[in-house]
Amino acid sequence: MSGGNTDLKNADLVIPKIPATAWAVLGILSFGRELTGYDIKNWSDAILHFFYWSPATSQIYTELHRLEELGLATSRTIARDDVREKTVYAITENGVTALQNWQADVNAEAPVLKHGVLLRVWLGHLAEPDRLREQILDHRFRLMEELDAAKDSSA
Amino acid sequence: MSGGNTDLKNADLVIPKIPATAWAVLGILSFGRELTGYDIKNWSDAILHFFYWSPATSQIYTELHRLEELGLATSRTIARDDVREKTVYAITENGVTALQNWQADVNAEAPVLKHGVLLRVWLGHLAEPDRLREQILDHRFRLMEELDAAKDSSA
DNA sequence: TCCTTCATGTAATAGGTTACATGATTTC
DNA sequence: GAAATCATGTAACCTATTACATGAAGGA
Repeated sequence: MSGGNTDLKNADLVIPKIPATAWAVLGILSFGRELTGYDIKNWSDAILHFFYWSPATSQIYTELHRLEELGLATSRTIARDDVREKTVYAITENGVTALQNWQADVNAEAPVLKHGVLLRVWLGHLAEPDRLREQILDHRFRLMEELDAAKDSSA
Repeated sequence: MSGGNTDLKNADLVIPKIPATAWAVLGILSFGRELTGYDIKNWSDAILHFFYWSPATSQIYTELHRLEELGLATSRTIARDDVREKTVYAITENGVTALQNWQADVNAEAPVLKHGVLLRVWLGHLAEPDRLREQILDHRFRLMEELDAAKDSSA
């Protein structure tokens, strides 16, 4: 603790303090493709949402602006068709470094689960058993659908 | 759809539009005990947090005020010791009805998981394998601790 | 012709955290 | 004598959602 003068082993100093959502968006960019905000929303819905929820579209644009301001991402405007344009974002070198440092940080926030169905099950003492069973089956059915959709999208 | 004039089968009309957190707090109250805001925070940390995250203390007091304003909960002041007082909350009949209606509602919000560790694993291409393994073991260790604590509290 | 996809954002509002403040009592 | 527990909130701030707005292209 009271060692030398360059005791800066800890990476905290080069990890900008931005919300986890920003890291998630930067993470999507870290796979190397140039993407529009719209693309990122679709990736979030399809993938991220399984382990880290999908932010609203407007939130994604907000995070992209933030990342660009911090120099963690860059944008450029390219043609969409003869008439219109679109803005694609890419991760920068600084972005990769920052993301790596964040990735390596042990102090990961405690996982948070917000499960409306489980919450309802926990309140099962207020429900008729048949109704509760129905709710769970309903949930199961929706999960299966989601699973199929996920399988399709990775095929 | 174009049936009779009292076509109010749907329970939506008697389910006040309050955030899920409010339902969770009311849910804790639905187990029948009179509790202080402080008590509820402890219950949240110990139980709720496994399937529905634990709100900040100040948030819990906010929700209690909201519930009382809507008549879903009542409060009364009782003695804490010779000098001080405390406010305990209880669910009302209206509260039970509302909670039952909410419980029975099929349109449960999609479950949301915010898992910082999984997010980091997903970004594994940025990490050294050993480091990543270490992170997962670390997470596992913390989970075990939590499990033990949970076992103790239910013993 | 109408709906869906692609694409980007603003404005209003709600939901939620952090920091701060206070203070008696009980336990170590 | 110090630290943890019990107990309740306010104020400042940030995070995030919803509603709204716009508009071309392409498929049904």
